[in-house]
Amino acid sequence: MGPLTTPKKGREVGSVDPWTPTSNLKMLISAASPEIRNREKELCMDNDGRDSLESTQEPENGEESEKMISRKEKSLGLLCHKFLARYPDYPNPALNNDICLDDVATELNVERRRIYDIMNVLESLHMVSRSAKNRYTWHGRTKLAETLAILKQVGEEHQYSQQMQQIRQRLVEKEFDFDGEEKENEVAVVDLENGEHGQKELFFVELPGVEFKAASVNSRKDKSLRVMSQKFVMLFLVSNPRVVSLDVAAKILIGEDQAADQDKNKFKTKVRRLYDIANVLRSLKLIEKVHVAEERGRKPAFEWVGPDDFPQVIDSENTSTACPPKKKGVLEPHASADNCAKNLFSSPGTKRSFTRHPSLIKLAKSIQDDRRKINSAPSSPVKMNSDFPNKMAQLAAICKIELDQESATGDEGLKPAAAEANTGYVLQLPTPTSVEPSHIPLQPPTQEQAVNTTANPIPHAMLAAQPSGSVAYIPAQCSPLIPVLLPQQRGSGPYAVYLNPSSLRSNPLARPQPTSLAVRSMTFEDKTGQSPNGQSAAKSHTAADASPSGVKRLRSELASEGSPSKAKRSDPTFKDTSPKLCEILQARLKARRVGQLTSRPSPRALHLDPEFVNTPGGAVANQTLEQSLELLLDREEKVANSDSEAGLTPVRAVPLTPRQLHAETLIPAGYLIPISQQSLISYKEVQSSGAESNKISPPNIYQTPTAGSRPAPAQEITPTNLRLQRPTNAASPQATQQAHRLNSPSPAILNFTLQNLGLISSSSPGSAFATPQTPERANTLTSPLPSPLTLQQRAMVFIKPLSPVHIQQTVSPHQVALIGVQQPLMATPKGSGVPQHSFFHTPVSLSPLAAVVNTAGQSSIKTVHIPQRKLDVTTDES
DNA sequence: AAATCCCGCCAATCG
DNA sequence: CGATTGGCGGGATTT
Repeated sequence: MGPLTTPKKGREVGSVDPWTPTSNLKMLISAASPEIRNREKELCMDNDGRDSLESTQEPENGEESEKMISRKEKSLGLLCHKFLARYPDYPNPALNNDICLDDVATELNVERRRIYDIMNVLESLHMVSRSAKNRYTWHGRTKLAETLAILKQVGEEHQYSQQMQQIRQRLVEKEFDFDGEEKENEVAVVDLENGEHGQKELFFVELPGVEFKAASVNSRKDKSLRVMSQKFVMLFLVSNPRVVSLDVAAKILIGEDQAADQDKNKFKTKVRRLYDIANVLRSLKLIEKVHVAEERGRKPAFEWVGPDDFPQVIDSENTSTACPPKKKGVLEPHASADNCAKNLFSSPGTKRSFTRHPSLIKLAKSIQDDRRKINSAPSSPVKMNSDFPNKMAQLAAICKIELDQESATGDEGLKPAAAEANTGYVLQLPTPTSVEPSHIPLQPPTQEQAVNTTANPIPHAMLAAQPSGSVAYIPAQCSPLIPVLLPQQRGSGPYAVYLNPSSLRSNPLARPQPTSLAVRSMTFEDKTGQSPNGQSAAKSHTAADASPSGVKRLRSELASEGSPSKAKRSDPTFKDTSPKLCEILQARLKARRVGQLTSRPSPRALHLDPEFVNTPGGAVANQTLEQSLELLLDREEKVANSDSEAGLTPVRAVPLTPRQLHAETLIPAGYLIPISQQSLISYKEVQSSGAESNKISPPNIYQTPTAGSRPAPAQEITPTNLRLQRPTNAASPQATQQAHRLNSPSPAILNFTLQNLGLISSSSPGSAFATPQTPERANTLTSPLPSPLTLQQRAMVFIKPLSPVHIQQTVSPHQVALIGVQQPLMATPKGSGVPQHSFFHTPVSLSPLAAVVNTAGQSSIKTVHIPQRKLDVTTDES
């Protein structure tokens, strides 16, 4: 009765009359041990589940009809899951994707308050937008990639990685009971830095399209949850091992008020919110709960498992961090990340009015349009028609669905691939002319670009062309004409072929004559395979621990950690050196930049705004330079972070960073190589991921993208989604494997691939190439029956036939490395011959090739070369 | 005991 | 002014 006491609900279990077929089950389950219960529950949800709770049953009848509502049944996460199940990931924009809070609340049978929680974080990701009172519009993941890209950028501008680093540092010191002195210093530093950039406070980041909520209102309400959520996400996007520990996040989120020990209360509150956010993010399969090891045991943390690589939003201007209230007045249509972000930061005390100028609203709209166009016409000077965006979007959506499913299932392994997939930049329609794969299409197109290219040929064609293909289709001669996505659920799941149109072509209409094609790998899984999430995850987990790979990793980590003292010191050192290093790098960078720019056929290839292209090159160069510089700095930090982070070793050897290496591995053109990839699958928590991660496939109907064009593909795709993992699977992993094997397109190829990878990895100097994948493969090779966590998912290696010339020109370490690898490819794994120098001295690769590899130069730069940087630092140090 | 995080009071804001 | 939103933190549940 206590006013403070949470009212208990009748937890009479048995009394309930089953309103749902599942309810019985539930009851039973709940009776079981909590653990089992959970798992069961999830499974249940996964499969037939979906109807169980959310089916709107249970009007309300008996209030005491409650069952053993183990607290978890009411968790925000579950609720969110249910919520998400109601809407398609990629809604048809044409339809009216309206969400009525009341309805939802009712249907889900929850208090409204809870819905708000969900909506808030979804809104922060632009998955929904408030359209009016009580009303939201569902966007699904349509804009997710874009949003993430922006958030990432903003996060970088905020030097969150730095901040995190410092906080960690502080924490560590604290633990060591170091004198407060140092702490003070640290704090001071922080202050300083903050000061420099102006005490920045983050505000809700908006997308041009998805913005201001209800017409007028744009209250300054942008408060915590939303913003906090964005910040939280940013943290992930900027930290190297994409792991963020709860407390660190909380501290950062608490605000720049690095006031000495924050009030415990504030901290507590923040953490509470964080959990809330984390729950929905988890439902979205963007993060996973993990733990980071620490002297004193483990700390709760979360790992980002969502898309990881985005086309960089080219920031035309305001590269600067502290952006004072921008003069939106001039705001050109070309929205940069900054521009897109509504209120990024503001000075501490200065509360600028958050209220958007009415005029701005219009602007925003136009911005959106323009932005689309721009994005869509990366490589062509000619603007696309406004109607393209839609089609493109839809197309993209389709692909996304595909990819997403693939990747969503838990792979996430193939960095680039997945990333691209997630971002939906997948289809690449090559030119229907040449069939000769021999030259290189540079630069993987971005979604829009792709679409663009495709635009003419038109979706239909593509889709139609898509045979539900089998590997057979993909053969070397795979002409550029062949569509990109080959969904094939039979046997082995879809393959995706990435055909790059040459981005060099000066004119969109001018069919590039792709002399070669690039095959982008996509992940796929065989039907038989269960959801990688559940089992594979589990398996991988264990494997990680036990397998040699795990050991190896551990060792390396230890090594890197070296002596604690050293580690400690590294930080200061870093600070000192960093500047110089930066200079050097900068110079180098500059040089490259210039070269690159000049040599580059078209700046547009970099997704530069047409307008900018027109502007004096110098300006552009500078801009970019600046950015890159920042990036450099960032990287520096990151590196440092990761280094020192050794202390916080993620329990499950987490760093999957260098995925791109593999992905980008150059291989003789024409091969489609399926590779095992589940090792890459993020180490999901056995419990958490399992069912819930497998989205309950929403009605296909929704997914049917391109209006009327062709539902078939979508459906075909769907199956992937449906693979339900029955508990039984667990029992017979082997069977699964075998099945898999049988299904696999070509064991030979597979082996081949594995070998290659193995080679690559082995040849690499630990840090750089120590990818999680490697070990796996090694295993596979070794024994016919790989560890339980074998391949349920395979991915294809990116095949990027590159003309020798290019390769040579390319001096990027990356390339070099690859090349090196390539040589020994068939030979011995010993490949120690890899030119390490290059590794050490080319922190940031601007080689065209490198740029090519990723959708956006910038991003590529960021992601791809981190490892080298690491080395670099060390080297220079010595 | 610590980690999670549900619940719902109640203050801003909205309409 | 009533309805919406959504901070916030007590304290129940889980781990």
